[in-house]
Amino acid sequence: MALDLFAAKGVDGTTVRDIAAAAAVAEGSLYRHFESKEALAWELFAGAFSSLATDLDRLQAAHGELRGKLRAMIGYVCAFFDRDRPLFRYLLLNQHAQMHRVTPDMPHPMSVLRRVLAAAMRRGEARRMDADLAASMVMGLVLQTAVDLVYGRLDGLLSRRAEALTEAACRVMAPS
Amino acid sequence: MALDLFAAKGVDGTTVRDIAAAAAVAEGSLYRHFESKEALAWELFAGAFSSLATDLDRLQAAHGELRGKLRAMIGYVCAFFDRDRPLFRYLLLNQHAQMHRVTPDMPHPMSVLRRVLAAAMRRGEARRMDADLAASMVMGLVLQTAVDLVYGRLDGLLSRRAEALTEAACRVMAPS
Amino acid sequence: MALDLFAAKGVDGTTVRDIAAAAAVAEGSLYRHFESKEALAWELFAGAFSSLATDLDRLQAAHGELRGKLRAMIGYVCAFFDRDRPLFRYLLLNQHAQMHRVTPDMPHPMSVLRRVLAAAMRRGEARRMDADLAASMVMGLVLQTAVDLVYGRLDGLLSRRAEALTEAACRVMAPS
Amino acid sequence: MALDLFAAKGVDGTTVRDIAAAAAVAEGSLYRHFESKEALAWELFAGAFSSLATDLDRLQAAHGELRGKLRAMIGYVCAFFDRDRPLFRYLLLNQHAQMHRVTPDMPHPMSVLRRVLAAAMRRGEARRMDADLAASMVMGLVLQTAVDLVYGRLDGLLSRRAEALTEAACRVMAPS
DNA sequence: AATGAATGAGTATTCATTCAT
DNA sequence: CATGAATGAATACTCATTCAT
Repeated sequence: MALDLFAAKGVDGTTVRDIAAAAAVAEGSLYRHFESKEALAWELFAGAFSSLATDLDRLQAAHGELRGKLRAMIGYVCAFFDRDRPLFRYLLLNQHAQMHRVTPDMPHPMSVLRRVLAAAMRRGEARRMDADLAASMVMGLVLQTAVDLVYGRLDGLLSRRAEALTEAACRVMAPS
Repeated sequence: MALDLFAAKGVDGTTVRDIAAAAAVAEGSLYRHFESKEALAWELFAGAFSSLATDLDRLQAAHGELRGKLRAMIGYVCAFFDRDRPLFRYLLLNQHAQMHRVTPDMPHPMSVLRRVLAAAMRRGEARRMDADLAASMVMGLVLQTAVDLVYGRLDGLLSRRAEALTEAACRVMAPS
Repeated sequence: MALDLFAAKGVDGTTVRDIAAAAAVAEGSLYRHFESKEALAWELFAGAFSSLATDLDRLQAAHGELRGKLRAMIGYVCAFFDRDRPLFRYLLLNQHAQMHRVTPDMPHPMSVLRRVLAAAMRRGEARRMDADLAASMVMGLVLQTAVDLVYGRLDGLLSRRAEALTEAACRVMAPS
Repeated sequence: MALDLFAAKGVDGTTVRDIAAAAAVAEGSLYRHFESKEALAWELFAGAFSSLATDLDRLQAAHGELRGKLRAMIGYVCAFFDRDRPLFRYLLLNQHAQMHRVTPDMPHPMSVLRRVLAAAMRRGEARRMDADLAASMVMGLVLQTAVDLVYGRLDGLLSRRAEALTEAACRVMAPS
């Protein structure tokens, strides 16, 4: 509800009146559920953000080799995007506005990915390199593809590209 | 001037008064140069955005093989980021707010990259795949690394990673 | 309950929610007892105000001479202040907001005092002067002392000053 | 302007819209002159409050004996009341709301009066008593009379009572 | 009777834009 | 041309009151 508006027009560009209208409640009623518009924006962001991280962590743990872990995580992200595009779009657009509130103790998708890649390097399954840089690159492959779907430079479902993205990630990380 | 403010606080978060103060002119005087705050924001965005595209196009044309083209373009983007981080940050943060005004006839970094990759595929220098997807992936490698520098998950200069990013892009695009 | 809140933060500064919380009932339940917040404020005011007047009248009637009447009334006011400072404070602060609803037929402390002083003048126990002015002056002696206790310019109990206030009132009213 | 509204309806009861309408300017224009409604209320209060104290101090210094000092100060307060009743009324009604911001270093009418009375006691011109209590009583004589004029329990000008109030103050303070 | 969620009018304040000087 | 005071619509948020349960 509010999320679709936030995703479409940004938090600043969405008025409390808009949100109330979309939710078919009175403006004042929103404040029974959320302390402020900012708090609502953060709650939506932080919830999706950390549950994404948690889900990714569970998935990677269920697979043994790097390719399997990457395939599972990338497939999950693609499915998430296709299932709830406004929510994903909101996470994407609002990382800039909300990231400064993300504390180091919050589950973070980048940390999960970094850990997976660092472990694969130690096991010799991935080429040795800066794990943070590796995580940025692999994340970038996927997220920019999502962004370009949002902007219409690509069509259809992100899931259609899941295997190609996995393959690309594996190539980036391939040893030697 | 205005740009540093936009980069730091967003367009919505920057007041015309702020801009006027930073430029040491009166508020009203700004309107002699720009039709509105939005127009100023767009002008700054569009100028940097298309000159980036133009520069990238010139650079790729100066090199013969895919690796050379990618190295030149990625090196340029890294140097741009390191030279004028507020401007780059502004482009990054505001793509979401401004992209809907980008018309197909404007020079676009993604179009340049797409063309380079498509041509390389035709020449057999790159594996055959959806050129738009390829462009998204290569762009993602670089941009997400820039984003993570902005958020402090990586330190130092982006240029330090230029060669690693080029190598990764080549691996993603390598034939067979 | 509500009174302490009104005394501490003013009627406007006290929310119905505050009152309900202090009374440990639901907000809506208050409206079974009072027509409106304003009505509650008035009821509290008017009740204390007229019972003060009534009490003062009873006390003055129990004494024969002016000094005795004044001592009894002033002592009573002092004890009232010391016993229930929030209530007194509420009367003091809210006279300005509520006085316009005080009708001439309501018992009024000033009327009691005026009557006492006018009678004493007729009996020759008090110097002849405008009885309304006399009442204002005597009332002022006591009330401003209470105000200054509230503001911390004086310490301790008002009752400690009862005799001094009585003496001052008698001097103000002393014949010739 | 704003002051008449504040005096008539209280600060909380006066809207910024009212103030702007009374001043015949736009709502937003007020904020060029005052940081907030509260700041405006305080500025009006503090200005009048401390200039009253300053004026009283100058007046008392110009007279040698207690009666002269009291006559000058009381006469001044009466004239002030008669000249600008809304302002005086505002000081009276808003002492409760603003007094907590009055710092000890601000000129304060009560301090001036207290000092005058204490000095008179030391010179033997006034009976020995708690100077703070004395100040409260003398102040009360005058202020309650003003209050009762505001409420219509007395008519006409306060100045008409200046001599009677001075006489009463002298009697309260008379030695022996 | 009691509850407390829902209401929506009302508030102070901000800020892009205009225009008289 | 430049200025910056004035504008007033727009915004987030509050709170007295109502009413379905």
